[in-house]
Amino acid sequence: MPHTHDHGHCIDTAMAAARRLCEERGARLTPVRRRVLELVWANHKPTGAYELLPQLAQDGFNSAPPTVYRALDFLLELGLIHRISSLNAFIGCDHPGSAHPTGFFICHKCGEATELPPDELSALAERLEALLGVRVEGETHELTGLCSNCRKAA
Amino acid sequence: MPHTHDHGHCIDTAMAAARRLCEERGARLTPVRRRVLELVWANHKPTGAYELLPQLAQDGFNSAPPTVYRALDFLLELGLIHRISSLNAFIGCDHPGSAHPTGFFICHKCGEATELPPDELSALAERLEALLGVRVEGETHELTGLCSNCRKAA
DNA sequence: CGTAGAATTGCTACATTATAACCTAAGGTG
DNA sequence: CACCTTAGGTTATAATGTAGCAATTCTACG
Repeated sequence: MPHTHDHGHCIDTAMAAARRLCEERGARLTPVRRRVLELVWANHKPTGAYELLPQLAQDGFNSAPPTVYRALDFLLELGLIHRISSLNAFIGCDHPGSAHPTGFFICHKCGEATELPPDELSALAERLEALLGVRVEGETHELTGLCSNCRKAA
Repeated sequence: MPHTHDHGHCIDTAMAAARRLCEERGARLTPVRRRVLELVWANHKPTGAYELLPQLAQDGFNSAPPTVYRALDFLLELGLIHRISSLNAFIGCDHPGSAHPTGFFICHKCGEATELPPDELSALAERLEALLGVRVEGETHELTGLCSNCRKAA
């Protein structure tokens, strides 16, 4: 997806969604939280918590780990970002607000992550509930491989 | 699954599979590696690397982190165990040897993890390849919720 | 055999990721 | 304003994972 879209639009949409969600829930989108969200949205690649520290410092924010993790926890809680555990990294959510199962495809060539279609994940979860007799309450799906752009390039 | 099966059998099967695989590939199932595999298989719950250290020490093995991680890496490589990244933990593989996509369901009540049916995961991967135009090369699926035993108990 | 090369382990130090605990400041509400 | 709740600052430390190099063990091959 590199350079194939107007990324400013992605950021704007994300920030607007964040403002709306916070308003709805009576939560405060403080400067640190807003900035962290912007930084996570700076591109479509998963971002590590410690990568954010120097960037926050540059903006004059406090930049000790707890500050970043608190902001990230807040954003996770509201569903504005997701955590990619296999990378210890975070990425913006494409459609925050609506509860949905999440998963990502991460290209090992360009590093970009794409959110997986929730429908497919729900379908899987339902099948598994039926097959295994379990109740699914949370799910993480992290696929890797070559994205369509990188496939074309190769 | 607690107390509902002869777990000794699970361990025996796993160890036999390990011996067979190592023989096939000309790899060495050394004492540390064997012991680490046994410990991971001690139950059906994901085990952290650092939990293994004291247990290895008790058996007279070296117990510095690199020792454990090297053994774990070896076992991962051979597909004898899997890593659960959302828990930073490891768990024995149900059917090592055959290449298969893997995923787990982890019960948040009893802590036990069950391997997901590979067929379902393959089906998802194929659909996603078609939908997104990507090539899937690796996948991690980590679901949480209530397992069937714990559901009955509740 | 015996010795060269590869694989394995021991060991120390360190890197990376994440959290605890406690205090201060800011905002919201009566 | 006075209170309370939430957010942020700060220090220290926990938890997880690796680098790098020396010493040993194994294996293959002459």
